Amino acid sequence: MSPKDLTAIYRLLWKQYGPQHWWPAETPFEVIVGAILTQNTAWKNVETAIQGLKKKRLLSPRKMTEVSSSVLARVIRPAGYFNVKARRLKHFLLFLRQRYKGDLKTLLKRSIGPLREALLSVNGIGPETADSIVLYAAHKPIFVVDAYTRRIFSRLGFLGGEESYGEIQAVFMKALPKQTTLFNEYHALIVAHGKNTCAARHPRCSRCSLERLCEYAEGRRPS
DNA sequence: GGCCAGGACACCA
DNA sequence: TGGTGTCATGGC
Repeated sequence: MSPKDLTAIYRLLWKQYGPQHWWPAETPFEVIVGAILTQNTAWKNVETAIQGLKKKRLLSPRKMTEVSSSVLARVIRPAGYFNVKARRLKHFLLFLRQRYKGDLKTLLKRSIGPLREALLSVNGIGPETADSIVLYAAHKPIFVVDAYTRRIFSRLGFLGGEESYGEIQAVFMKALPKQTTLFNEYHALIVAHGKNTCAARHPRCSRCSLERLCEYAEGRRPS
């Protein structure tokens, strides 16, 4: 994919869906919690879980550290995989306390490479979750790849569908200027498109709400 | 009733 | 290193 292709697709998505203003959260910590809770889970369910955490006043590193894993699991139950995710949140909190004295700002101030590596060292934080935190909590320019990215760009013919996370990320980051606001909106628009249309599920999205995206791909993708 | 959703990891060969 | 099983709720 050339810079021209990626820019053109971005413009089509922007025109269709408008600015997304991501991440839907009030604080960096809420971004991190949301990023872990949304693993393989519909965002709607995550919203319910986060509302529960707010209601119980557990949405801060200190409060969430103090509460037991079993209570935490009960509160985040609507997000699914609640035992696993409670454990993962606890892993992150332990990491934050041991390495950064519980200070989130110190962690998020680190430069992009070390920050990403540090996050990946936490059990339960993989590439997508780490990159979501880097981009949306630390506001540093990294491209987040998710299932929608892989599916949509595969359907359009720009990806084979078997590329690794890192390979797909490299494609986007080589072709696009490294701007936080651009990466923020691009990923959010991909998710908006994936959620809102049949593009993600149909081999050719001729019935989706953004036929021009397909038409563009028909003309541009390598044969 | 089955499929899927803004993944990650343990386990095994 | 790659493939497979596991984790689980809620909406359609």
